[in-house]
Amino acid sequence: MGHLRAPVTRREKQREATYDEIVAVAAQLLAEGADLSLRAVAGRMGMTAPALYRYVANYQQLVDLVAFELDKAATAEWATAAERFPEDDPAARLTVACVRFRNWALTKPREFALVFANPIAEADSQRRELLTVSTSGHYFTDLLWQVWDQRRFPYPALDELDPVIREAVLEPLIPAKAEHIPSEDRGLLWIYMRAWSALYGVVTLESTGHCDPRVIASGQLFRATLLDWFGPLGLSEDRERLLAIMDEELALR
Amino acid sequence: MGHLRAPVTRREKQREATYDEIVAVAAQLLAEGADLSLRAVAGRMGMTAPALYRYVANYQQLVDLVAFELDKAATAEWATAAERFPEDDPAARLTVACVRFRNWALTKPREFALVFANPIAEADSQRRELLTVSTSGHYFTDLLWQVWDQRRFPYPALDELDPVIREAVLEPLIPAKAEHIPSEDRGLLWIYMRAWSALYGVVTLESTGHCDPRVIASGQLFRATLLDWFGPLGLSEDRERLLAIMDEELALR
DNA sequence: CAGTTTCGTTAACGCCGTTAACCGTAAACG
DNA sequence: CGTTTACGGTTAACGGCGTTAACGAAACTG
Repeated sequence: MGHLRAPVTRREKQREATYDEIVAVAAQLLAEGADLSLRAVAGRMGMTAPALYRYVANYQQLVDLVAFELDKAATAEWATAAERFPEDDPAARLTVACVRFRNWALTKPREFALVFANPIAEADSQRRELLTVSTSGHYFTDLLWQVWDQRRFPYPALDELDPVIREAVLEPLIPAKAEHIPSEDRGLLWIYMRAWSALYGVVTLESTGHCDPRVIASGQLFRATLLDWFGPLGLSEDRERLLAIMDEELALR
Repeated sequence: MGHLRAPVTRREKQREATYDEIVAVAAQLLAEGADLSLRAVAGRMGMTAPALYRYVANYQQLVDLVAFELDKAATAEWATAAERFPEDDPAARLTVACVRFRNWALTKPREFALVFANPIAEADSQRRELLTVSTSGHYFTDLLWQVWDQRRFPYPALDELDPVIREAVLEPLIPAKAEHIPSEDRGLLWIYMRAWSALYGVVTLESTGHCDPRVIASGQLFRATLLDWFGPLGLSEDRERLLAIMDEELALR
């Protein structure tokens, strides 16, 4: 990891600490139901708002910074929860992670909206880059890969894919830990995109509340959506076991 | 429709016109890429901001009002587009409407976010009510009903459903034109919820840009998602025909 | 015509993001 | 070591926001 050189001068350490405090304070603000604002963050740090411009170019960048860190923290949370199952049981881990993702989205809708529902303009290449290194994206891709490595479920060959999609899976722009996936297996990423789309869909629907609250409370819509993917991911044999894990995790909230 | 009595006094007509102008100006503002704000709307109407409080209790209510009308207008758009197929071909109409919905979401992401991605707080019963009468929701439910009426695809019986879901389909809170659906057929609404969740999911993913732009441009993710529903909706026989319609509509943007 | 309701105004408050000008001090340098 | 530079903060100010209060004119109502 010793990449380049880390001249940890006194100043740099100080600066790093300030960044951490910014994120911490912002997260705290969000958790309290307050709005995220430069002034509020600065105020709570005992600073004035213009000072924050030494760390962040504008408001949107503050949002992006906080979003990135929230995503990182949340992913770590799901990951450690998933670790109650051994490394050689990625199916169970994936199940846990998905449910934890949903539970997080439901308990922290504001944070979820910040990370996953805040619009990304086309031209805004800066933000696209941040998106590309999204921690949760890498985590889920990797889990899916592990499941495939074990179950060998079918995926489209490259020449079955639409040319544009083929390009997209060979040279992914989107968060995906895909470097270690050989190009002939990149069809897997199409499965990933489709599965992520489904997961993202229900969770967004539920988290934003565009849904009958009773349906959300029951968890049935989410459950059914996940269930649909057991087959394509070669998990049919584990159906009952995974369902039990799912319901157990669902019951936690 | 002559409900109660409509004493169309001069004042009431004036007031109605002002409401219309508010919505029109707001939509115009949004279309120009400007932010929606009370001051901007008022300004463009030649009024001062506090005057708007005679029409709207606060900013959120302006947003809700505009959202409702945008939804209404957009739905009318999809509906007329769908009418190029006859009434006795609801499958084709549904296909067109879905693609048009997506195209709308992609060309007007700001409007889409306003209507479909703006969070609805739990306690906020006022906004729930507005959601309940969502025009697009009614439209899609009705189309799905018509498809079922023709194809009789299978749906879960009431006693197969989770009790909470059973309650939710018998006494729907969510936008659904369901009064005319007999209670023994209400399992249909479960299909509706699941299908809507899938549609909402991809469209939101694409509209907010949390997705590889090339994948969006190709339309393949959306196409595949819709394709998955041909089977469950009893449309397998029409597969090729509907796919042709879909691709035709997709090519329009 | 008198009384009241409706619909608009102006003034003001407290937020917000953002910029400009300024300044002490810690680090870097000859 | 002393000088210079650059960093990390300040205050003041601008324009915009939602929102409230006090007020006035015009329109309806009896």
